[in-house]
Amino acid sequence: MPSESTVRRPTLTEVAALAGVSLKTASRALNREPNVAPSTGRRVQDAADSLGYRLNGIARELRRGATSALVGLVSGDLANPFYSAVASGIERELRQHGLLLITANNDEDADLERSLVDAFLERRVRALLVIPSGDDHEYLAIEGNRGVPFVFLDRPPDGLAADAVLIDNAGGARSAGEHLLAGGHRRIAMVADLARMAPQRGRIDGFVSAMKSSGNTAWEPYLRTDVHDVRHAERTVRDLLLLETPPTAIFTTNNRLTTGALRALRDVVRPPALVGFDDFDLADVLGTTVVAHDMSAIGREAARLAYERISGHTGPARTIVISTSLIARGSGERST
Amino acid sequence: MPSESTVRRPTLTEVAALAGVSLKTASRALNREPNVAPSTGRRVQDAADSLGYRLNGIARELRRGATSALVGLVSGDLANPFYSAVASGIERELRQHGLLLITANNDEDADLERSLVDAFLERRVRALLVIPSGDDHEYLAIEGNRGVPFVFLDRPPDGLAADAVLIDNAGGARSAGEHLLAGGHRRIAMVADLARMAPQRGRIDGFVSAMKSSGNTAWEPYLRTDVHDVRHAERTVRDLLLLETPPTAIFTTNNRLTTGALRALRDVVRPPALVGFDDFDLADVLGTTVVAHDMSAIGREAARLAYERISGHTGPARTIVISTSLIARGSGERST
DNA sequence: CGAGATATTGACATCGTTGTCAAGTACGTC
DNA sequence: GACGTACTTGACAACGATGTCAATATCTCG
Repeated sequence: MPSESTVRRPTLTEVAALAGVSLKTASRALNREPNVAPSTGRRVQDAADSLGYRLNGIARELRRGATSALVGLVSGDLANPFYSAVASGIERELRQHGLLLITANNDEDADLERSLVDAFLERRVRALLVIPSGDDHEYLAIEGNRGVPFVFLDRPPDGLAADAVLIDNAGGARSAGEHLLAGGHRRIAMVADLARMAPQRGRIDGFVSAMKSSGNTAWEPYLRTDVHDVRHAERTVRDLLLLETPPTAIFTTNNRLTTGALRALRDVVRPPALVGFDDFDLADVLGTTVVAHDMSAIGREAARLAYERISGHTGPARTIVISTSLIARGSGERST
Repeated sequence: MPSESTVRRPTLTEVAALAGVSLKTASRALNREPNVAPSTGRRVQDAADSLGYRLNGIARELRRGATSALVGLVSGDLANPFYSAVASGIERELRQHGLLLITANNDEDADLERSLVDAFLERRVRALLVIPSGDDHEYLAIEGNRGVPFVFLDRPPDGLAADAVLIDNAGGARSAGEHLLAGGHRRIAMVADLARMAPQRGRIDGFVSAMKSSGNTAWEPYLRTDVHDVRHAERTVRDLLLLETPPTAIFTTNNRLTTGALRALRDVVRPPALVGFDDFDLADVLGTTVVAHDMSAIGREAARLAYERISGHTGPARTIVISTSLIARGSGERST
């Protein structure tokens, strides 16, 4: 067996030559265009098969209008189930329209994000979906007018008008607050992520508004923000429990923080009540009460919006808000 | 503000015209090639900025050799944490080399997988990483010789020689079996996924060999294979517990099945011991003993192998085996 | 049998960029 | 002042496909 390791790919010209027809006829035959004599078609097909010909999508795209069948997604690390659930929803929807998904991880770094967006735009993606890390998206405004649809996920665009799919953060957090209040809790801790990020601000606001409406102020000493990872959350919750008068309930504002809290509470004899924002695998087994929302729907809806723009839809920017629902599983119903 | 919604992107020719230089000079200037007069460079840059010019990567790729900066990954649904952890590892590694990742979900369907591979190859990906669903990969053999490196993840290639990154399935399963035997268990159930899939076969074989070596045969009535989803696993485990002489321990052979088992065991008063293959989030909180392995390392190593091939490495197909380690967290140490 | 319609084929330009090669300009040196 | 060298620039072809248009070949019908 000859070991021709790296063989150049045959071009259509070579296929045509082998079949004894012109380049254009070979093109027509392989694209199954009408008006190709059956015998010619067969000859071309055979030639292509025997050479192992495969169409060069790059050349085709250039000729057809310099725009690819790719849609880009810039998000955080796919190892985070939130991002991967969203990505999964996007991919599923795109596939129905013959589009492929390119993903890139911004590592929560605004500069990296920008350069990834650049890379995607150079690759002429048909649309760009972003779960932005940076705050300022104004640099995208020029692009938005250049025919590349943008869709923002989870975080609203700032500095430009663009489609967005958001979660009802304030509503979800309010329901968590109200749920705990209804359970008789007053000293309710809130452990939140970076307050500069819009979703977190929404959740903080929603929770605070629930407290305000009820006239409760006992929660105030227990607000912890800018808790950014699992370890930090675990430490924060431990510290809360060590206070002279510890909180009787805790609200964590995303899946990572909930994980940290669960670790901290693992061996606590009389753990405080816990409600977490974002549902997660095995929350049912753990009996963790959460504010759930449909993550794959976020991706699906975003992909749908993008596809509509790709298909020519024009019109003002739209915002879809995904609703939340509180799922009581026990941890949020522990009494004071 | 004029609302020119879909404006054609300016080309390099237009930039050159505006700057009053030739096409080639504009190209040189924007690519920061040497020997461009500083004043010319500035003029071109200004022209590009004012037009909002962005290089057309498709045209560049065509000219430079008709191969993209993309690497394709065909896997199962990213909503499964195993796949997303692997994808995350791949993406991280690729980024270091300026490569982007395109992902596609084969939905565990061999035909779909094949057409996705086709789509990727047409797009001239530089390498193709596959967590294959189908059994027969012979159709890829031709491609492998055509300069597109393939790397198989989690499942070995069948019908062609290609790089692969595998998990030590047999070893991991054997250690699970031995661990349970050492704990005094004899009636050990194994709940396995589709036996036709190589990783599952490896895990079954490893477990069985551990049993054989110990001379134990009491496990035999408790083998359950072809359990393919969470619900099915939950049902299977419930059924096992209802047997006249139920097993005293259970070994589940992947993360989904472990989830199902945990659901089934949730309210059981004296649950059997449980060891699961694949580590998972919150296994520590749940106290679940698992056979762990580094999922992101699987992706990282696969991307590394692919990158070496892209960079010109030739030579026989390599196989990397990722080792496993049993992490005792309580569930596997419950006594008989 | 000839005119007109239709089916089949091919030559050539083109998409937007970069590589090649050659021409023009400026500069320092003897 | 002539000349070699280095720098700067541009004309043109090329990547591999498809669209346009025109040229044949074949068929239909009176």
